[in-house]
Amino acid sequence: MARRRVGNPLALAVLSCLAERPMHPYEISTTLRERGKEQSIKLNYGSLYSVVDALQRHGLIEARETGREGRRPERTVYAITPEGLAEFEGWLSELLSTPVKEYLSLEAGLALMPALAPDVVARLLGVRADRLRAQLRELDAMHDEARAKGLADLFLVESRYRQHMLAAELEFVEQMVSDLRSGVLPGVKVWARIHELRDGGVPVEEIFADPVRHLGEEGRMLLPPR
Amino acid sequence: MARRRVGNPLALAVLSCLAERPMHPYEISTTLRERGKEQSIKLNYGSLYSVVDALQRHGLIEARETGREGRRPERTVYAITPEGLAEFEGWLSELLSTPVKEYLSLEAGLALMPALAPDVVARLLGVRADRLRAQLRELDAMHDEARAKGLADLFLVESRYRQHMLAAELEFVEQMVSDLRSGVLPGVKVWARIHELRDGGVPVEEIFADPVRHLGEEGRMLLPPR
DNA sequence: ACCCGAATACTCGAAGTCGAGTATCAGCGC
DNA sequence: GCGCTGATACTCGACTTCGAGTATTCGGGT
Repeated sequence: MARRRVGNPLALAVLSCLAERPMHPYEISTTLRERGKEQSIKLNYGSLYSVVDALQRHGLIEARETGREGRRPERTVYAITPEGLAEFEGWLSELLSTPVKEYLSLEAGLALMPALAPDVVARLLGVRADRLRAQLRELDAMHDEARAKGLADLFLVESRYRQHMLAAELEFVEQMVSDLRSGVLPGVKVWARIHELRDGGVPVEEIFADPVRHLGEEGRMLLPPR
Repeated sequence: MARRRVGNPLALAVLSCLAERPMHPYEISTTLRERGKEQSIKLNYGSLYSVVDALQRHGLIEARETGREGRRPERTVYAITPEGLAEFEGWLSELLSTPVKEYLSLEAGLALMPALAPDVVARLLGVRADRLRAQLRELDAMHDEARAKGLADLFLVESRYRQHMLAAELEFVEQMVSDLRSGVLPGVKVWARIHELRDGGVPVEEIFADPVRHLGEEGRMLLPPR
Protein backbone atom coordinates (compact mmCIF):
# COMPACT_ATOMS: atom_id res chain seq x y z
CA MET A 1 0.00 0.00 0.00
CA ALA A 2 1.85 3.07 -1.20
CA ARG A 3 1.52 5.54 1.64
CA ARG A 4 -0.19 8.81 0.68
CA ARG A 5 2.19 11.76 0.43
CA VAL A 6 -0.30 13.88 2.35
CA GLY A 7 -2.00 11.86 5.04
CA ASN A 8 -4.55 14.13 6.68
CA PRO A 9 -8.14 13.32 5.57
CA LEU A 10 -8.63 17.07 5.35
CA ALA A 11 -6.39 16.92 2.28
CA LEU A 12 -8.93 14.60 0.67
CA ALA A 13 -11.70 17.06 1.45
CA VAL A 14 -9.62 19.87 -0.09
CA LEU A 15 -9.12 17.81 -3.24
CA SER A 16 -12.86 17.09 -3.36
CA CYS A 17 -13.61 20.82 -3.39
CA LEU A 18 -10.98 21.65 -5.96
CA ALA A 19 -12.25 18.81 -8.15
CA GLU A 20 -15.40 20.91 -8.55
CA ARG A 21 -13.74 24.23 -9.26
CA PRO A 22 -10.74 26.35 -8.22
CA MET A 23 -11.07 27.98 -4.80
CA HIS A 24 -8.97 29.74 -2.19
CA PRO A 25 -8.39 27.99 1.15
CA TYR A 26 -10.85 30.01 3.19
CA GLU A 27 -13.55 29.35 0.59
CA ILE A 28 -12.78 25.65 0.87
CA SER A 29 -13.30 25.84 4.60
CA THR A 30 -16.67 27.60 4.33
CA THR A 31 -17.81 25.23 1.58
CA LEU A 32 -17.02 22.19 3.71
CA ARG A 33 -18.76 23.76 6.66
CA GLU A 34 -21.89 24.62 4.70
CA ARG A 35 -22.17 21.06 3.49
CA GLY A 36 -21.70 19.72 7.01
CA LYS A 37 -18.53 17.84 6.11
CA GLU A 38 -16.69 19.17 9.13
CA GLN A 39 -18.83 16.76 11.15
CA SER A 40 -17.02 13.94 9.38
CA ILE A 41 -13.59 15.44 8.71
CA LYS A 42 -11.71 17.43 11.31
CA LEU A 43 -11.19 20.96 10.04
CA ASN A 44 -9.08 23.63 11.64
CA TYR A 45 -7.29 26.53 10.06
CA GLY A 46 -3.76 25.58 10.96
CA SER A 47 -4.16 22.17 9.38
CA LEU A 48 -6.00 23.54 6.37
CA TYR A 49 -3.22 25.86 5.32
CA SER A 50 -0.41 23.42 6.00
CA VAL A 51 -2.29 20.71 4.10
CA VAL A 52 -2.84 23.02 1.12
CA ASP A 53 0.85 23.81 1.20
CA ALA A 54 1.79 20.14 1.27
CA LEU A 55 -0.59 19.34 -1.61
CA GLN A 56 1.06 22.08 -3.65
CA ARG A 57 4.56 20.86 -2.84
CA HIS A 58 3.60 17.43 -4.14
CA GLY A 59 2.11 18.81 -7.32
CA LEU A 60 -1.44 17.69 -6.56
CA ILE A 61 -2.77 21.25 -6.69
CA GLU A 62 -1.33 24.48 -8.09
CA ALA A 63 -1.74 28.18 -7.36
CA ARG A 64 -3.76 30.07 -9.98
CA GLU A 65 -4.19 33.71 -9.11
CA THR A 66 -3.12 35.42 -5.97
CA GLY A 67 -4.86 38.73 -5.68
CA ARG A 68 -6.15 40.99 -3.00
CA GLU A 69 -9.17 43.24 -2.56
CA GLY A 70 -8.59 46.44 -0.68
CA ARG A 71 -6.10 45.93 2.08
CA ARG A 72 -7.48 42.47 2.97
CA PRO A 73 -5.00 39.64 3.40
CA GLU A 74 -3.88 38.04 0.17
CA ARG A 75 -6.03 35.31 -1.32
CA THR A 76 -4.44 32.53 -3.32
CA VAL A 77 -6.77 30.54 -5.54
CA TYR A 78 -5.74 26.90 -6.10
CA ALA A 79 -6.73 24.46 -8.83
CA ILE A 80 -6.43 20.68 -8.87
CA THR A 81 -3.90 19.07 -11.23
CA PRO A 82 -4.44 15.82 -13.18
CA GLU A 83 -2.19 14.01 -10.67
CA GLY A 84 -4.28 15.54 -7.90
CA LEU A 85 -7.47 14.20 -9.45
CA ALA A 86 -5.93 10.73 -9.76
CA GLU A 87 -4.76 10.89 -6.14
CA PHE A 88 -8.23 11.99 -5.06
CA GLU A 89 -10.05 9.16 -6.77
CA GLY A 90 -7.49 6.58 -5.71
CA TRP A 91 -7.50 7.70 -2.11
CA LEU A 92 -11.28 7.92 -1.86
CA SER A 93 -11.60 4.45 -3.39
CA GLU A 94 -9.14 3.07 -0.86
CA LEU A 95 -11.00 4.76 1.98
CA LEU A 96 -14.24 3.08 0.94
CA SER A 97 -12.83 -0.34 0.09
CA THR A 98 -10.25 -0.88 2.81
CA PRO A 99 -10.93 -0.94 6.55
CA VAL A 100 -8.12 0.56 8.63
CA LYS A 101 -7.45 -0.07 12.29
CA GLU A 102 -8.93 2.80 14.28
CA TYR A 103 -8.00 3.37 17.92
CA LEU A 104 -11.32 4.08 19.63
CA SER A 105 -11.12 5.71 23.01
CA LEU A 106 -13.54 3.26 24.59
CA GLU A 107 -11.32 0.42 23.47
CA ALA A 108 -8.44 2.00 25.40
CA GLY A 109 -10.72 2.43 28.40
CA LEU A 110 -11.85 -1.19 28.33
CA ALA A 111 -8.28 -2.41 27.96
CA LEU A 112 -7.28 -0.60 31.17
CA MET A 113 -10.51 -0.92 33.14
CA PRO A 114 -9.24 -3.64 35.52
CA ALA A 115 -7.40 -0.80 37.28
CA LEU A 116 -10.77 0.28 38.69
CA ALA A 117 -13.10 -1.91 40.74
CA PRO A 118 -15.84 -3.70 38.76
CA ASP A 119 -18.75 -1.94 40.46
CA VAL A 120 -17.14 1.43 39.70
CA VAL A 121 -16.72 0.46 36.05
CA ALA A 122 -20.34 -0.68 35.89
CA ARG A 123 -21.48 2.70 37.20
CA LEU A 124 -19.27 4.63 34.75
CA LEU A 125 -20.47 2.59 31.80
CA GLY A 126 -24.03 3.17 32.95
CA VAL A 127 -23.41 6.92 32.70
CA ARG A 128 -21.93 6.41 29.26
CA ALA A 129 -25.03 4.52 28.17
CA ASP A 130 -27.23 7.44 29.24
CA ARG A 131 -25.09 9.88 27.27
CA LEU A 132 -25.12 7.66 24.21
CA ARG A 133 -28.93 7.49 24.36
CA ALA A 134 -29.06 11.29 24.52
CA GLN A 135 -26.76 11.61 21.49
CA LEU A 136 -28.86 9.13 19.55
CA ARG A 137 -32.01 11.12 20.29
CA GLU A 138 -30.29 14.29 19.05
CA LEU A 139 -29.23 12.61 15.84
CA ASP A 140 -32.76 11.33 15.29
CA ALA A 141 -34.13 14.84 15.71
CA MET A 142 -31.53 16.20 13.28
CA HIS A 143 -32.45 13.61 10.68
CA ASP A 144 -36.16 14.33 10.99
CA GLU A 145 -35.48 18.02 10.55
CA ALA A 146 -33.26 17.44 7.51
CA ARG A 147 -35.91 15.21 5.96
CA ALA A 148 -38.55 17.88 6.54
CA LYS A 149 -36.34 20.37 4.70
CA GLY A 150 -36.28 18.06 1.71
CA LEU A 151 -32.63 17.05 1.98
CA ALA A 152 -32.05 13.78 0.15
CA ASP A 153 -31.02 10.77 2.27
CA LEU A 154 -27.92 10.57 0.14
CA PHE A 155 -26.46 13.56 1.95
CA LEU A 156 -27.21 12.09 5.34
CA VAL A 157 -25.46 8.80 4.77
CA GLU A 158 -22.39 9.66 6.83
CA SER A 159 -24.57 10.84 9.69
CA ARG A 160 -26.63 7.67 9.52
CA TYR A 161 -23.40 5.70 9.69
CA ARG A 162 -22.35 7.58 12.82
CA GLN A 163 -25.75 6.87 14.31
CA HIS A 164 -25.52 3.20 13.46
CA MET A 165 -22.10 2.92 15.14
CA LEU A 166 -23.29 4.83 18.18
CA ALA A 167 -26.23 2.46 18.50
CA ALA A 168 -23.86 -0.51 18.27
CA GLU A 169 -21.70 0.97 21.00
CA LEU A 170 -24.74 1.46 23.21
CA GLU A 171 -25.75 -2.14 22.69
CA PHE A 172 -22.29 -3.33 23.74
CA VAL A 173 -22.13 -1.05 26.76
CA GLU A 174 -25.56 -2.13 27.99
CA GLN A 175 -24.60 -5.78 27.69
CA MET A 176 -21.33 -5.05 29.51
CA VAL A 177 -23.07 -3.29 32.40
CA SER A 178 -25.48 -6.15 32.86
CA ASP A 179 -22.67 -8.75 32.69
CA LEU A 180 -20.69 -6.83 35.28
CA ARG A 181 -23.60 -6.45 37.67
CA SER A 182 -24.67 -10.06 37.38
CA GLY A 183 -21.09 -11.30 37.66
CA VAL A 184 -21.51 -13.81 34.83
CA LEU A 185 -18.43 -12.61 32.99
CA PRO A 186 -15.60 -15.04 33.82
CA GLY A 187 -12.92 -13.21 35.75
CA VAL A 188 -15.09 -10.60 37.42
CA LYS A 189 -15.18 -12.33 40.80
CA VAL A 190 -11.38 -12.45 40.99
CA TRP A 191 -11.16 -8.88 39.78
CA ALA A 192 -13.52 -7.69 42.53
CA ARG A 193 -11.62 -9.68 45.16
CA ILE A 194 -8.30 -8.09 44.13
CA HIS A 195 -9.75 -4.64 44.68
CA GLU A 196 -11.13 -5.65 48.07
CA LEU A 197 -7.69 -6.89 49.11
CA ARG A 198 -6.06 -3.75 47.76
CA ASP A 199 -8.48 -1.53 49.65
CA GLY A 200 -7.63 -3.64 52.71
CA GLY A 201 -3.97 -2.67 52.31
CA VAL A 202 -2.44 -5.62 50.45
CA PRO A 203 -0.06 -4.36 47.72
CA VAL A 204 -1.15 -5.36 44.23
CA GLU A 205 2.32 -6.59 43.36
CA GLU A 206 2.14 -9.15 46.13
CA ILE A 207 -1.21 -10.51 44.95
CA PHE A 208 0.17 -11.02 41.48
CA ALA A 209 3.33 -12.63 42.81
CA ASP A 210 1.33 -15.49 44.35
CA PRO A 211 -2.28 -15.25 43.15
CA VAL A 212 -3.34 -18.70 44.30
CA ARG A 213 -2.46 -17.94 47.93
CA HIS A 214 -4.47 -14.71 47.97
CA LEU A 215 -7.35 -15.67 45.71
CA GLY A 216 -7.68 -19.44 45.86
CA GLU A 217 -7.88 -21.71 42.82
CA GLU A 218 -9.53 -18.99 40.74
CA GLY A 219 -6.37 -16.90 41.06
CA ARG A 220 -4.67 -19.42 38.80
CA MET A 221 -6.07 -17.58 35.77
CA LEU A 222 -3.68 -14.73 36.48
CA LEU A 223 -0.63 -16.93 36.04
CA PRO A 224 1.03 -16.61 32.64
CA PRO A 225 -0.41 -19.18 30.22
CA ARG A 226 2.16 -21.82 29.39
CA MET B 1 -14.01 19.47 31.03
CA ALA B 2 -10.52 20.35 32.15
CA ARG B 3 -8.25 19.31 29.27
CA ARG B 4 -5.65 16.71 30.24
CA ARG B 5 -2.12 18.11 30.45
CA VAL B 6 -0.88 15.07 28.53
CA GLY B 7 -3.37 14.05 25.90
CA ASN B 8 -1.98 10.92 24.25
CA PRO B 9 -3.80 7.75 25.42
CA LEU B 10 -0.38 6.16 25.60
CA ALA B 11 0.21 8.36 28.65
CA LEU B 12 -2.75 6.65 30.31
CA ALA B 13 -1.24 3.27 29.55
CA VAL B 14 2.08 4.43 31.02
CA LEU B 15 0.33 5.54 34.18
CA SER B 16 -1.49 2.20 34.38
CA CYS B 17 1.83 0.36 34.38
CA LEU B 18 3.47 2.65 36.90
CA ALA B 19 0.41 2.33 39.14
CA GLU B 20 1.45 -1.31 39.56
CA ARG B 21 5.14 -0.72 40.22
CA PRO B 22 8.04 1.49 39.10
CA MET B 23 9.44 0.65 35.67
CA HIS B 24 11.71 2.09 33.01
CA PRO B 25 10.17 3.11 29.68
CA TYR B 26 11.31 0.15 27.67
CA GLU B 27 9.92 -2.18 30.31
CA ILE B 28 6.62 -0.34 30.06
CA SER B 29 6.58 -0.94 26.33
CA THR B 30 7.25 -4.67 26.65
CA THR B 31 4.68 -5.01 29.44
CA LEU B 32 2.00 -3.37 27.33
CA ARG B 33 2.93 -5.54 24.39
CA GLU B 34 2.84 -8.77 26.40
CA ARG B 35 -0.62 -7.94 27.62
CA GLY B 36 -1.81 -7.13 24.13
CA LYS B 37 -2.63 -3.53 25.00
CA GLU B 38 -0.86 -2.20 21.93
CA GLN B 39 -3.83 -3.55 19.97
CA SER B 40 -5.95 -0.95 21.73
CA ILE B 41 -3.47 1.86 22.35
CA LYS B 42 -1.05 3.03 19.69
CA LEU B 43 2.48 2.47 20.91
CA ASN B 44 5.64 3.64 19.26
CA TYR B 45 8.96 4.50 20.78
CA GLY B 46 9.10 8.13 19.82
CA SER B 47 5.76 8.82 21.46
CA LEU B 48 6.57 6.69 24.48
CA TYR B 49 9.64 8.65 25.44
CA SER B 50 8.15 12.06 24.77
CA VAL B 51 5.03 11.11 26.72
CA VAL B 52 7.11 9.92 29.67
CA ASP B 53 8.98 13.20 29.53
CA ALA B 54 5.75 15.20 29.51
CA LEU B 55 4.32 13.21 32.42
CA GLN B 56 7.46 13.96 34.41
CA ARG B 57 7.34 17.67 33.57
CA HIS B 58 3.80 17.80 34.92
CA GLY B 59 4.72 16.00 38.12
CA LEU B 60 2.57 12.93 37.39
CA ILE B 61 5.55 10.59 37.52
CA GLU B 62 9.08 11.00 38.85
CA ALA B 63 12.47 9.49 38.09
CA ARG B 64 13.70 7.03 40.72
CA GLU B 65 17.04 5.51 39.83
CA THR B 66 18.95 5.97 36.65
CA GLY B 67 21.60 3.30 36.33
CA ARG B 68 23.31 1.38 33.60
CA GLU B 69 24.61 -2.15 33.17
CA GLY B 70 27.85 -2.51 31.25
CA ARG B 71 28.02 -0.02 28.47
CA ARG B 72 24.27 -0.34 27.68
CA PRO B 73 22.26 2.85 27.26
CA GLU B 74 21.10 4.44 30.48
CA ARG B 75 17.88 3.23 32.05
CA THR B 76 15.75 5.58 34.07
CA VAL B 77 13.18 3.98 36.33
CA TYR B 78 10.05 6.07 36.91
CA ALA B 79 7.46 5.88 39.69
CA ILE B 80 3.95 7.30 39.76
CA THR B 81 3.21 10.23 42.10
CA PRO B 82 -0.03 10.72 44.10
CA GLU B 83 -1.11 13.36 41.57
CA GLY B 84 -0.33 10.88 38.81
CA LEU B 85 -2.54 8.26 40.42
CA ALA B 86 -5.37 10.77 40.74
CA GLU B 87 -4.93 11.81 37.12
CA PHE B 88 -4.93 8.16 36.06
CA GLU B 89 -8.15 7.28 37.83
CA GLY B 90 -9.87 10.48 36.77
CA TRP B 91 -8.86 10.10 33.16
CA LEU B 92 -9.78 6.44 32.96
CA SER B 93 -13.16 7.19 34.54
CA GLU B 94 -13.78 9.91 31.99
CA LEU B 95 -12.76 7.61 29.16
CA LEU B 96 -15.32 5.03 30.26
CA SER B 97 -18.14 7.40 31.13
CA THR B 98 -17.94 10.00 28.38
CA PRO B 99 -18.25 9.33 24.64
CA VAL B 100 -16.02 11.54 22.50
CA LYS B 101 -16.47 12.33 18.85
CA GLU B 102 -14.20 10.03 16.83
CA TYR B 103 -13.44 10.72 13.18
CA LEU B 104 -13.79 7.32 11.52
CA SER B 105 -12.22 6.97 8.12
CA LEU B 106 -15.31 5.38 6.60
CA GLU B 107 -17.35 8.38 7.70
CA ALA B 108 -15.01 10.62 5.73
CA GLY B 109 -15.31 8.28 2.76
CA LEU B 110 -19.12 8.28 2.89
CA ALA B 111 -19.20 12.07 3.20
CA LEU B 112 -17.22 12.43 -0.04
CA MET B 113 -18.53 9.41 -1.95
CA PRO B 114 -20.78 11.41 -4.33
CA ALA B 115 -17.53 12.30 -6.14
CA LEU B 116 -17.53 8.75 -7.50
CA ALA B 117 -20.34 7.16 -9.50
CA PRO B 118 -22.84 5.10 -7.46
CA ASP B 119 -22.06 1.79 -9.14
CA VAL B 120 -18.35 2.31 -8.44
CA VAL B 121 -19.11 3.05 -4.79
CA ALA B 122 -21.25 -0.07 -4.56
CA ARG B 123 -18.39 -2.17 -5.89
CA LEU B 124 -15.86 -0.61 -3.49
CA LEU B 125 -18.12 -1.11 -0.49
CA GLY B 126 -18.65 -4.70 -1.62
CA VAL B 127 -14.89 -5.22 -1.41
CA ARG B 128 -14.88 -3.63 2.03
CA ALA B 129 -17.59 -6.00 3.18
CA ASP B 130 -15.47 -8.98 2.10
CA ARG B 131 -12.49 -7.66 4.01
CA LEU B 132 -14.57 -6.99 7.10
CA ARG B 133 -15.86 -10.56 7.01
CA ALA B 134 -12.28 -11.83 6.81
CA GLN B 135 -11.26 -9.70 9.80
CA LEU B 136 -14.20 -10.94 11.80
CA ARG B 137 -13.25 -14.54 11.10
CA GLU B 138 -9.70 -13.82 12.27
CA LEU B 139 -10.94 -12.28 15.49
CA ASP B 140 -13.21 -15.26 16.09
CA ALA B 141 -10.27 -17.62 15.66
CA MET B 142 -8.16 -15.50 18.04
CA HIS B 143 -10.86 -15.60 20.68
CA ASP B 144 -11.29 -19.35 20.40
CA GLU B 145 -7.56 -19.80 20.80
CA ALA B 146 -7.40 -17.46 23.80
CA ARG B 147 -10.28 -19.32 25.43
CA ALA B 148 -8.53 -22.62 24.85
CA LYS B 149 -5.47 -21.24 26.62
CA GLY B 150 -7.60 -20.46 29.65
CA LEU B 151 -7.49 -16.69 29.33
CA ALA B 152 -10.42 -15.14 31.20
CA ASP B 153 -13.02 -13.30 29.10
CA LEU B 154 -12.25 -10.25 31.18
CA PHE B 155 -8.99 -9.79 29.30
CA LEU B 156 -10.68 -10.08 25.94
CA VAL B 157 -13.29 -7.43 26.54
CA GLU B 158 -11.58 -4.77 24.41
CA SER B 159 -11.14 -7.23 21.59
CA ARG B 160 -14.78 -8.25 21.82
CA TYR B 161 -15.70 -4.59 21.62
CA ARG B 162 -13.65 -4.17 18.46
CA GLN B 163 -15.35 -7.24 17.02
CA HIS B 164 -18.78 -5.89 17.91
CA MET B 165 -18.06 -2.58 16.18
CA LEU B 166 -16.62 -4.32 13.14
CA ALA B 167 -19.77 -6.42 12.88
CA ALA B 168 -21.90 -3.27 13.11
CA GLU B 169 -19.88 -1.67 10.34
CA LEU B 170 -20.34 -4.75 8.17
CA GLU B 171 -24.09 -4.63 8.74
CA PHE B 172 -24.21 -0.99 7.65
CA VAL B 173 -22.03 -1.56 4.60
CA GLU B 174 -24.08 -4.53 3.43
CA GLN B 175 -27.29 -2.51 3.75
CA MET B 176 -25.64 0.36 1.87
CA VAL B 177 -24.51 -1.84 -1.00
CA SER B 178 -27.97 -3.29 -1.39
CA ASP B 179 -29.62 0.17 -1.24
CA LEU B 180 -27.23 1.44 -3.90
CA ARG B 181 -27.75 -1.48 -6.23
CA SER B 182 -31.53 -1.41 -5.88
CA GLY B 183 -31.64 2.37 -6.21
CA VAL B 184 -34.12 2.74 -3.33
CA LEU B 185 -32.02 5.37 -1.56
CA PRO B 186 -33.52 8.77 -2.40
CA GLY B 187 -31.03 10.76 -4.42
CA VAL B 188 -29.19 7.89 -6.05
CA LYS B 189 -30.90 8.30 -9.42
CA VAL B 190 -29.89 11.95 -9.66
CA TRP B 191 -26.42 11.10 -8.49
CA ALA B 192 -26.03 8.46 -11.21
CA ARG B 193 -27.39 10.84 -13.86
CA ILE B 194 -24.87 13.53 -12.90
CA HIS B 195 -22.01 11.12 -13.46
CA GLU B 196 -23.44 10.07 -16.81
CA LEU B 197 -23.60 13.70 -17.89
CA ARG B 198 -20.09 14.35 -16.58
CA ASP B 199 -18.72 11.36 -18.46
CA GLY B 200 -20.52 12.76 -21.51
CA GLY B 201 -18.51 15.95 -21.18
CA VAL B 202 -20.82 18.33 -19.32
CA PRO B 203 -18.86 20.24 -16.64
CA VAL B 204 -20.09 19.54 -13.12
CA GLU B 205 -20.22 23.24 -12.27
CA GLU B 206 -22.76 23.81 -15.03
CA ILE B 207 -25.06 21.03 -13.80
CA PHE B 208 -25.09 22.54 -10.34
CA ALA B 209 -25.69 26.02 -11.70
CA ASP B 210 -29.05 24.93 -13.19
CA PRO B 211 -29.88 21.43 -11.94
CA VAL B 212 -33.50 21.44 -13.06
CA ARG B 213 -32.55 22.02 -16.69
CA HIS B 214 -30.08 19.14 -16.74
CA LEU B 215 -31.83 16.71 -14.43
CA GLY B 216 -35.52 17.52 -14.52
CA GLU B 217 -37.69 18.04 -11.47
CA GLU B 218 -35.59 15.67 -9.38
CA GLY B 219 -32.67 18.05 -9.78
CA ARG B 220 -34.52 20.45 -7.52
CA MET B 221 -33.12 18.60 -4.50
CA LEU B 222 -29.69 20.00 -5.27
CA LEU B 223 -30.88 23.58 -4.84
CA PRO B 224 -30.03 25.11 -1.46
CA PRO B 225 -32.91 24.51 1.00
CA ARG B 226 -34.73 27.73 1.83
C1' DA C 1 -22.05 59.44 11.94
C1' DC C 2 -20.42 56.00 14.69
C1' DC C 3 -20.00 51.69 17.09
C1' DC C 4 -20.10 46.74 17.56
C1' DG C 5 -20.17 42.23 16.41
C1' DA C 6 -19.73 38.93 12.72
C1' DA C 7 -17.38 37.50 8.77
C1' DT C 8 -13.16 37.36 5.95
C1' DA C 9 -8.62 35.49 5.30
C1' DC C 10 -4.93 33.91 7.02
C1' DT C 11 -0.16 33.50 10.32
C1' DC C 12 2.67 31.71 13.81
C1' DG C 13 5.04 29.01 17.01
C1' DA C 14 4.71 25.65 20.65
C1' DA C 15 3.76 21.00 21.10
C1' DG C 16 3.19 16.49 19.55
C1' DT C 17 3.86 12.37 16.36
C1' DC C 18 6.44 9.05 14.00
C1' DG C 19 9.47 5.53 12.68
C1' DA C 20 13.92 4.70 11.06
C1' DG C 21 18.39 4.65 13.03
C1' DT C 22 22.06 3.55 16.69
C1' DA C 23 24.55 1.00 19.92
C1' DT C 24 25.06 -2.77 23.02
C1' DC C 25 24.68 -7.43 24.64
C1' DA C 26 23.10 -12.48 25.25
C1' DG C 27 22.55 -16.84 23.50
C1' DC C 28 23.07 -20.37 20.08
C1' DG C 29 24.61 -23.04 16.37
C1' DC C 30 28.56 -24.75 13.94
C1' DG D 1 35.62 -18.90 19.39
C1' DC D 2 33.00 -16.48 15.87
C1' DG D 3 29.45 -14.64 13.55
C1' DC D 4 24.30 -13.91 13.51
C1' DT D 5 19.96 -13.17 15.00
C1' DG D 6 17.00 -11.13 18.20
C1' DA D 7 16.34 -8.56 22.32
C1' DT D 8 17.51 -4.37 24.98
C1' DA D 9 17.16 0.58 25.45
C1' DC D 10 16.72 4.56 23.63
C1' DT D 11 17.74 9.09 20.21
C1' DC D 12 16.89 12.18 16.57
C1' DG D 13 14.90 15.31 13.58
C1' DA D 14 11.65 15.95 9.91
C1' DC D 15 7.02 16.53 9.63
C1' DT D 16 2.15 17.56 11.48
C1' DT D 17 -1.25 19.36 14.31
C1' DC D 18 -3.50 22.81 16.71
C1' DG D 19 -5.86 26.78 18.06
C1' DA D 20 -5.24 31.30 19.62
C1' DG D 21 -4.02 35.59 17.59
C1' DT D 22 -4.07 39.38 13.89
C1' DA D 23 -5.76 42.53 10.70
C1' DT D 24 -9.30 44.10 7.83
C1' DT D 25 -14.01 44.92 6.07
C1' DC D 26 -19.10 44.70 6.07
C1' DG D 27 -23.68 45.48 7.70
C1' DG D 28 -27.15 46.84 10.97
C1' DG D 29 -28.71 49.37 14.63
C1' DT D 30 -29.03 53.91 17.24
